[in-house]
Amino acid sequence: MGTKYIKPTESELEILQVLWERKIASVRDVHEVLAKTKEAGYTTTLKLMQIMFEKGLVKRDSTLKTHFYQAATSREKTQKHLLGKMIDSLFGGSPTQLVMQALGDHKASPEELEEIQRMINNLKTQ
Amino acid sequence: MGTKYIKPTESELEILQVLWERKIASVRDVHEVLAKTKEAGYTTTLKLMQIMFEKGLVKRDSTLKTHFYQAATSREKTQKHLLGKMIDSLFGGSPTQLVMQALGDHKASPEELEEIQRMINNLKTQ
DNA sequence: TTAAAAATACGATAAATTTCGTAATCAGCT
DNA sequence: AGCTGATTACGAAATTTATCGTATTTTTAA
Repeated sequence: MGTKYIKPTESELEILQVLWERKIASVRDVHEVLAKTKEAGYTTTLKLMQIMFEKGLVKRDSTLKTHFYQAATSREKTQKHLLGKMIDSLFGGSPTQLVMQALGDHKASPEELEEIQRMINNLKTQ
Repeated sequence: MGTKYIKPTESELEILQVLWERKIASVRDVHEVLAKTKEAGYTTTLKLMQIMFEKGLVKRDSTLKTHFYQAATSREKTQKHLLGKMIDSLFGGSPTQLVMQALGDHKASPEELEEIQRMINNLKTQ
């Protein structure tokens, strides 16, 4: 029985983003990054990270006074889960629909398009 | 100033799915579809749809005793918004990353892959 | 050693979302 | 007209998420 997946809330996702980027960070580290784009008190970030710890979304080292946190799951795993949910709930279960929509709305550079093509060719010969 | 986009909650999204499918539906219609996969009372669905009406997420015809509802925005527009949000919050702003992830995790048929390739070729020659 | 600064813990509140019970309203029968 | 069943309206509770104030602990440095 695989451990039940816990869906992060939006605020939790913001924090995870920082942790994925930094690998490891204190509450203050995270808070300073968030404060650049968001209005929120330090203790709010602290509390959120404590709750994330209780939920098992992050791990932490509390041997020192300042605790250091890191994400408990990889960015890729989270992407996969949330993408799957979105495909189900918004694209009628069709990943192709999602891909087409993404390519249509959000412009990708020719290089990126090449990259995607290579990937598709790869998938086709398997 | 374009009308402000209202982000549907998860429950609201479930209801919108039904409305997009059926074009138009009563509360009971929607509820019967939801009841197949979800445990919830009739008045819960009713209340949600009433709130959605207040928010402007759905339109309704209340000339008859039984009101008939329809989605106020298209599936495509909603997909675009939520996809954009997900790209920002989870894929570092890169739609290509999202596409690659989607293609990697969720298998698409050869026909679908062809379709995506055609779309890419199309994009490249523009 | 003690005061100031910085960090955590914790409880409480606020806000948003979801759920449901009950009352009022309306249509269709008998 | 009066009863029955279905529907809407509405308020309130329950749940989840986000926010913050205050107390406590710990480190640092004067």
